[in-house]
Amino acid sequence: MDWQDHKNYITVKARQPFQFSSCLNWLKKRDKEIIYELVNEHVLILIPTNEGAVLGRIEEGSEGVKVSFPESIPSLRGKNQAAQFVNDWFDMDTDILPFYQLAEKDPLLRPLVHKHYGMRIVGIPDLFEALSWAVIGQQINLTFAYKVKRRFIDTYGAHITYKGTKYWLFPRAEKIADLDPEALRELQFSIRKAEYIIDMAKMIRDGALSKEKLQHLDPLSLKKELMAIRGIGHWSAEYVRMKCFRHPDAFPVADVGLHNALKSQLGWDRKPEIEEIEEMAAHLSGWEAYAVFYLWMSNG
DNA sequence: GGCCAGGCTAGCA
DNA sequence: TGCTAGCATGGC
Repeated sequence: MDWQDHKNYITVKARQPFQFSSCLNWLKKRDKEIIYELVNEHVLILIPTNEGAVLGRIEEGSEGVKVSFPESIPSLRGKNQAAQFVNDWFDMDTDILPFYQLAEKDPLLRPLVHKHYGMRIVGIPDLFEALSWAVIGQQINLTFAYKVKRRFIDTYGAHITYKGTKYWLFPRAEKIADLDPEALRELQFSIRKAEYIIDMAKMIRDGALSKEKLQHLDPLSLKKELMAIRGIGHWSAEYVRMKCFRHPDAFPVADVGLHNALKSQLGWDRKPEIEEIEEMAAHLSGWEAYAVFYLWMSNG
């Protein structure tokens, strides 16, 4: 990570090619999201640090992004954590040139990487949030999923108010661990999903599960560990590998959004089969996550 | 009203 | 290992 302090703001440099505006276009599509707020060409988000949450305002910067702190300026240590958060959120360290070289030879991806040049996989740095969001999103439409997520955050997340707008942190595992599943049912979680999420919260609170512990595992071991968690199947494990652990080879091949994107991009009147998708992706080995992300971006 | 939604578990062969 | 019924809860 490459960042610099400028007193009341910091800059974080990305490995090129990187285009903040392309990442912003991704965020703009998630208009039901409540973790961040988009204003013109910048994004406001509450960033967790060891010294408490700090409001960050992220915008285009030279070879990366500029992060300012409208509400209160953190210490140097806090700034470092904010820089890390942003660096992680936009996957700024990854060298995506190899992916672009492969995509150039792919008739489906070529126009997408040109149109969204410099876009990175916008991630979910927090493990509990990534796991919870995967579970919430399982087998329900995204509109409803965002509704449930909003209720969850409204009810159990912390927030600050700045200029009349509330900025939220995703609920902490410690706060969810002791809940009764019925409490989440009231927010329209299914009873099963409520159990899964509370169980995961318990594992995290008790230290049995943490990002730090899993971070150094190879892809296969990581997937195995994730799938050992009740409620996490193939799709969720790959999703979390992609959005939280930043493995570029993560491949949620069963994803409905991917199927819809392929159907539309191929001009087919049916969705592709899993085997067909795997064949199509064979030449993208190692970069499946980026291919999926750019295809998601093509969904209206 | 019926099909679909960014699937998973448990049970069975 | 591989298949599938049953689940759970709205959106459109």
